[in-house]
Amino acid sequence: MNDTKTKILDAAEELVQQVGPNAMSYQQISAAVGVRKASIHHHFPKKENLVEVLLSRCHVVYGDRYKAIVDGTGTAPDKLRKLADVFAEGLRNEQLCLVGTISADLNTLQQSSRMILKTTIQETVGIFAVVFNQGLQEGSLAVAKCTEENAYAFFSFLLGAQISARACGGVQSFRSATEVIISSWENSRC
Amino acid sequence: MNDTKTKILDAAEELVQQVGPNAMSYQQISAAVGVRKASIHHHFPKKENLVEVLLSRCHVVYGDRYKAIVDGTGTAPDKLRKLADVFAEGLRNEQLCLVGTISADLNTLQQSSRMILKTTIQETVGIFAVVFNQGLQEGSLAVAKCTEENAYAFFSFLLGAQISARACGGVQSFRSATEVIISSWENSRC
DNA sequence: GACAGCCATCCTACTGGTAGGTAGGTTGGC
DNA sequence: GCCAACCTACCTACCAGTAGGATGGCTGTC
Repeated sequence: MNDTKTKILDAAEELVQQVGPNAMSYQQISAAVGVRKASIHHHFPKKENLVEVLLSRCHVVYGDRYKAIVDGTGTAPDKLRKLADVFAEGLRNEQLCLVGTISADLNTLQQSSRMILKTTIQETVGIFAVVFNQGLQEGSLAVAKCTEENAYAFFSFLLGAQISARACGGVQSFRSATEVIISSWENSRC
Repeated sequence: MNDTKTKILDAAEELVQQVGPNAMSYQQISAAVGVRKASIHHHFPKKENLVEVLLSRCHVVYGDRYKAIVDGTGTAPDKLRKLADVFAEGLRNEQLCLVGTISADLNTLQQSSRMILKTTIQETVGIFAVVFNQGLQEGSLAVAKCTEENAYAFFSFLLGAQISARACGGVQSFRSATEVIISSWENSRC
C-alpha cells in the first residue's frame, strides 16, 4: 500500500470520526496530508470509494483488535470491559467509532457502502458473541441463550454511549454507563 | 406560533431525522413546505437558529411524552418498554431521534446548540431515572442505587440501538436488543 | 550500459452545482 | 401607515469531480 494513500486514509479516518463522512471534505484531507485535492481524487476517484475503503480497513483493523481481546485471557466480563475500553479510547479525542458516525449518516450513503457497513456490523457482533458464549459456559454472565442478540445489544449500547458521552458527560459518563450494563449481566450479583 | 413557521419546523425535523442536520438544506425544506428559501431565512435567519428551535421543541414535546409514560400506570419494566417503543416508532420510517442525529454531528455545531443538546439529554435522563427509582422501590428492577447512571445507560443504549438497527437488522433487531437490556435488569430472572 | 516507452503520481486550472445567506421589492392585514 | 410575511434575484464560499500537463521511476530492447 502506497504511503500517500495510507496518509490520505489516516487523515480521512480522523476527520470522519470527528465530523462524520458528509462534513468531511477532500479539501480538509488535502490540507492535512499536504497533497493537492486532485491527487486525492487520483487515489480515490469518488468520495464513496474513499468511505468504502475506510470502512473495509476499519473492518479488518478493529476486527483483529476485537478478536485479540476475545481470544485472550480473562473472564467474559473482563473481556466486555476491554472491548468497551476500545470505544472509550477514541472518545478521549472527541472521536466516534467509524461504524457509528457512518451509520448516523446512513441515508446519504450509496447502496454498496451500506452493504459493507452492514457486513461490518454483523461480523463485529459475531466476534462479540463469542464472549457471551464464554460467559454462559463459565457461568460468569447471566444472559439469555441467544448470545448473538446480547452481542448486538452490547455493540449498540457502545455506539450510543460514545455518542451521548461526547455530547454530555464525557469519558466518565461512558465508563459508568458501561459498568451499569456489564454488571447487570454479571452473575455475581444474583 | 405561525402556521408556515410550524410547517418549516415539521419539514426540517423530518429531514434532520432522515439525513442529519448537516445534510439537511434550506432548499429541501423549501421544496417540502412550498415556500421560497428566502422565506425560511425570514423565520430562521441562520441554520443554527433553526436547529436550536428544533431541539427546544423536541425537548418539550418528547419530554412530555416521556413524562406521560413515567407518570402513568404499570411496573418499571413496563415503562422502560414503553419508552423504547417511542424510539422504535421513528425507526419504522428510517428516522432517528433528533437528539441522536444532532449528537452525531456534534463537532459541527455552535456552542449554544451544544448547550441546548446537553440540557436536553440531562433532563431526559432525569425523567428516565424516575422509572429506575420506581423499580428499586417496588423491587421490579435489580439495579445499582444510582438511578441516574442507569437512566443514562438506558438512554445511550436507545440512541445506539436506533442507529445500528437502521443500518442493520431493522425494528426487529431493535426490539430484541431492547428486550435483552431490560430483562437483564428485571428482578424476576434472579 | 544507454535509450525509448510507459505508467503511476502529483500538479495547476478549471467546471457545474449547491450550500447558506442577503438586498430589496411587493402584498395584505391590523 | 406600518410591519410581518413572502417574494425575485443575487452573492460568496465551498463542494465533488475533471482535463490535461509535468515528473520520475521502472522495464524491455538494442
